[in-house]
Amino acid sequence: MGDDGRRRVGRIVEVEAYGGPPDRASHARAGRTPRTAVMFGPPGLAYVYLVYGMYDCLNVVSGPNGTASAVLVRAVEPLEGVEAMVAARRSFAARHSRSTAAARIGHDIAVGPGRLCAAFGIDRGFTGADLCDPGGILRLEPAAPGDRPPVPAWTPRIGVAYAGEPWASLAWRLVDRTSRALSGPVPAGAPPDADPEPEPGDPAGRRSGSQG
DNA sequence: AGTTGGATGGTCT
DNA sequence: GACCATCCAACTG
Repeated sequence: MGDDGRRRVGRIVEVEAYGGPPDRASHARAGRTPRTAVMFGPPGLAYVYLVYGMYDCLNVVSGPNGTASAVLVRAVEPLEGVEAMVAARRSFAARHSRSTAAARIGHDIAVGPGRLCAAFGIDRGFTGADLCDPGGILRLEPAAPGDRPPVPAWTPRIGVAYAGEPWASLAWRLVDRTSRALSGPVPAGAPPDADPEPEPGDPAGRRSGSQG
């Protein structure tokens, strides 16, 4: 395939799990609504929502059909197409009258759910897209064989204090502790070189790509 | 280095 | 009409 130079690839290093209607922090807490309908369908599809009137956030519908569980993608390390990401961030800033913001974008080019979507040009129009379709414009891919192995760690989710307990404190945020591109607290513990704690969960270190 | 408040609009009560 | 799964600039020290 010819690379037209606009292809963007990133390593997912931070995600959060949302558990459907019982989870008071989930958008599915109110049951099925027009906005959240896609969450109640089959897994592997994108659910993109607008938050604070300005920022789009990307979720992957997960779990069995009908459970309305989803995974919020919070941070990505750029692997390919950094310049396209910078351009997209600048474009976003310009559209929102934030002139100086994108001037010095560094490793945090796609750190935080809003920045990530801005960098990849993801908006609500991607809701319903099949992220597991190898031919999709926006898709998930397995980690490349030579990729640095992630060191998983779990923390509470960010920005969900309103949900009350136990939802606000559940350690449903999963990060690759070796990454410098995290949007929130890095859990204390042994340095990345030491033996990682064995815990269940999805491995981080998949790839997300988009071309526009 | 850490804290605070403004921008902003769709969604649900 | 209130509430946000955020980000950035402008303060404080």
